[in-house]
Amino acid sequence: MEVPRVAVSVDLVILTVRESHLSALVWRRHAGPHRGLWALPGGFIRLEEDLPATAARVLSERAGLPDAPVHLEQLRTYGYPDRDPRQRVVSVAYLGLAPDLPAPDQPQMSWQPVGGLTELAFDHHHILQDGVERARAKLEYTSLGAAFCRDEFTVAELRRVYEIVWDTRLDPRNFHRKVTGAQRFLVETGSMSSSGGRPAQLYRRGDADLLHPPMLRPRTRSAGAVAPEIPDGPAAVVADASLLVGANRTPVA
Amino acid sequence: MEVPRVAVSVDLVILTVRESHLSALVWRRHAGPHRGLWALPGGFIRLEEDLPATAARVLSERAGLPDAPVHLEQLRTYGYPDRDPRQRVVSVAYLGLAPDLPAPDQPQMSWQPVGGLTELAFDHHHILQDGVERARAKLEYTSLGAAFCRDEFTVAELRRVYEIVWDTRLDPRNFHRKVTGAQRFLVETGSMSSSGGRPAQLYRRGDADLLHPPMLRPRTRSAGAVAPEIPDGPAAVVADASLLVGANRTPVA
DNA sequence: GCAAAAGTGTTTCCTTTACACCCATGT
DNA sequence: ACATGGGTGTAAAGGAAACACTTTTGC
Repeated sequence: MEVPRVAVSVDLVILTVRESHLSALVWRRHAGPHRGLWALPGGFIRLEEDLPATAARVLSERAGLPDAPVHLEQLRTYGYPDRDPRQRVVSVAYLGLAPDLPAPDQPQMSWQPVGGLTELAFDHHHILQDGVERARAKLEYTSLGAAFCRDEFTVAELRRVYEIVWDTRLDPRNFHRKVTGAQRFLVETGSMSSSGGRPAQLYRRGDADLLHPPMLRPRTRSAGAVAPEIPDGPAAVVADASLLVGANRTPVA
Repeated sequence: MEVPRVAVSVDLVILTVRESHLSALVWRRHAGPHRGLWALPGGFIRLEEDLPATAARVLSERAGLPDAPVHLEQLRTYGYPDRDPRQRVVSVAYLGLAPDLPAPDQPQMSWQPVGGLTELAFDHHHILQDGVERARAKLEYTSLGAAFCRDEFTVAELRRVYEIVWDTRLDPRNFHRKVTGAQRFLVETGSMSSSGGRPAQLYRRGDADLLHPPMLRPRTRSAGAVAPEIPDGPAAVVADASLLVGANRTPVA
């Protein structure tokens, strides 16, 4: 039996918090399909290369962040046949969380607030949305918020990360108690930061991954996220929305 | 530049709760590499086929569950170069949650308790572990536990699903209050089920996806602690027989 | 002194937990 | 009657939310 072979790429959703906006690393296409639109950095896997290795290479060579402390994790895989009009490409997306970095080495790369990225090449808007939602969800029950901060940071800086990513306000006092009380989330450095008011204690990331109990984001807004229509197969319910996201229940035949 | 093309497959981790065990659908390899070992059902994508469509097709044709109400969602993608010694295969794994179904159409397929599946072909053990952990996590903050139940079920049946998947004991009274109190998680059917004691209200799945606030699994037990024994369900043979009758109905044309 | 931001204390509310107790059926 | 499992009531413990208040800097 003939086994179809397709191109496999890795696309990156690199998020950071800068200038009060959650922003993603994108580049402007100057050729090919979707010319003139923003696109996520990506690249094809090599034959002897693992997927995480491809992601690291794309981050370094294509995105222009060779030595940046970016937390990378697999997001999900997109394989709709016509997502690239030139050829079939199955793309494994990785999510990266980065602190507010200096400009990338690649000059065509730029940070753009995710709110303004409404039209992207291919299905990159969908991928970006999934990445943003994953990031929002992970702040709830992991210590990954600190991945958006520099090596040393204050509780207030961490809180602003949460506020910007979740687009909500958090009580500074309760937030402080929560994150400093969580086991192994933050480690005091001993030094202080001064900026306007009383100097604040500086912290580094602890070695905890999970935040228990979780810090649930306010869910006052009713479900606005509309799940994309999925052409379902024989009888199975194929819920293709990613972890934690919106309505994905379809009645079974 | 030459773009490498590789085979892309979809592998399924289909989980169910039967006979007091969390079990996965596997088949015994009779040829090729890892001959004699259990393997997950899988298949290669077709050129014009979406990934969810491939998953549904593999579930139907290869796993032998054509009309089963299986909740399918993408799990993650595995692409280590040597994971298949014959050729490079990038595999997109899907997780499926199924009620206690009649035997699959494919006779070589069988349900095996996940605890006994220590040695699997290729990297399928790793995939299975990821699937089990995803299922465990999703019971905490989604209403997916009901995907392990038949169309109509009692609160006690749902509780046994949680107990078996999490390998822990839950207070029946508090569990009852929690799940019946959650918005749109369960919908009363009006009918009752009788089995030994006072008849229980029957429920169907509601349209809620998220369980808020979540039901966090007990995290107090240390890793080596002896798991509390979970007694077998009531008259498992009878319950399975009635399930068989209900589930064997011919699909409506 | 005053503004601004950091951090603590305290009260209220809500959820979870633990468990006593009653309910409805089969034998 | 009694065993069995279904379901409610209730009080205690713990965390979250709201907010008064103190601390420590810059100007």
